[in-house]
Amino acid sequence: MAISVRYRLRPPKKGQTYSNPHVLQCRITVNGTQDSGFSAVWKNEKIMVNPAKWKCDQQRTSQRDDPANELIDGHRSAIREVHRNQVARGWTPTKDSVKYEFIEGIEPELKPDGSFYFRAWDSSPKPVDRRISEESAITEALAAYYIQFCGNYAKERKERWQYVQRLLIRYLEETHQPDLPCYKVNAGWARRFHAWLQTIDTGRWKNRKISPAHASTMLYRIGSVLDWLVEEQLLISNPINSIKWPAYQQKEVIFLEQHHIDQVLAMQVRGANFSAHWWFKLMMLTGMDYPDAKLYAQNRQKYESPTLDGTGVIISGLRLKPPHVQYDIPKLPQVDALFAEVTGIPEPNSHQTLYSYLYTLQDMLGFEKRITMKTARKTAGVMFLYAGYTIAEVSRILGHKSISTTEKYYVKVTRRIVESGMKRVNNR
DNA sequence: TTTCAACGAGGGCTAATGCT
DNA sequence: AGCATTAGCCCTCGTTGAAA
Repeated sequence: MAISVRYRLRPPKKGQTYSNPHVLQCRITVNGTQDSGFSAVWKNEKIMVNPAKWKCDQQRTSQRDDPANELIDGHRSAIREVHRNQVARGWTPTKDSVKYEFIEGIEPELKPDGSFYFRAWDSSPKPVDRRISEESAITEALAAYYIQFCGNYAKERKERWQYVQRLLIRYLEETHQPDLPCYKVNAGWARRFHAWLQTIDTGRWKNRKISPAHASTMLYRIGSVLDWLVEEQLLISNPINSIKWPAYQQKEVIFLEQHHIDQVLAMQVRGANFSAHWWFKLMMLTGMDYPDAKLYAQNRQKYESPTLDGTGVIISGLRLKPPHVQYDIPKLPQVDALFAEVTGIPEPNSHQTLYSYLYTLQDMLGFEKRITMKTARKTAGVMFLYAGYTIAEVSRILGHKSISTTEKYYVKVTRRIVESGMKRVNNR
């Protein structure tokens, strides 16, 4: 038989590891031509396997009674049947013809020269908003786009799109180019819009212009709209999707040193700032984002569980921010002390109150850099490293999906971290 | 079969203004 | 003065396809 059906774990992206369970990819080779692979979907479900148990040479998982093995067999025989049927029709199947008929469930059309036509792939009829065409104004297309794609999303997201729309309308008015049709948008126009955005007064902030990077995000949105029009076959190509727009500069990682931490914990703050100080301390000791910290404090039993040997407590949960990665935080004794000093929990601040307090905290510490909510989280990351946890462990504590994120944004490897590593190794 | 990097976008965070 | 609102900034992860 001139077809081979192989499976593999879908390769993880850079900086990521194999998740568990992990998606299986199917790869078919017909007459020596290999397909790049497609998700193995059987009975409307992706076939998932435990990557540690996946045996590539046997093409199955080593776990007994793993339902995935059965699904793989069904999937494979279905593909083989498609191939058999095509041969029976007198065709010479290709990797694409088999893949097409298997995935789409309809036969490809045989052209006189023996090649195939894949109607569902080549000219898929898609529902198009009839009000939009290449003649439509770019502002209308933008509106149609976010109405179609942001309808079910948060209000905030829609507002961001409307903000771009407002600025776009204003640009067209100020430069006297009413109703710019979509097909007239080109790279030069986009660059001029990008430059204009950086010069305007948005009316709200006196001393602040739109940064080049922020202007870029608006152009990316317009690019998304044009991509959509291309997808709907209203435009031939997107003239601005190859432009490289300036990006944000990465900020320096700022964190509090141990003596600052000690100072913060020892500080007696009374009055209106007590609550803000308390929440900052909680974030600094756990490394949680403010929304996560609030949830944890409000329902501690739900998040805490004892370690296996019963000597410690782990705080576990899912981060509120997508993709909701799990975190496991060793509960420090200082956290208990924190809850002991209050009855119940202090009223969570409006974030505005918390931020203005951080200026006060900065002054009290004599810290030369700006202290922000992120400083608390970064401090926690570095503190756990100093305490002897490895980067992999800190990554889990902070709820990062991959270690490279921790390295990139939170952790500067200093001599002190190496010293704490020496201590850990020597104690073995 | 494994490994690699650029890029786009979601949404929390920050820092202003506005309102009472 | 203090809380509410919101434009703008930043962190972070998923998508993507091909080379090693």
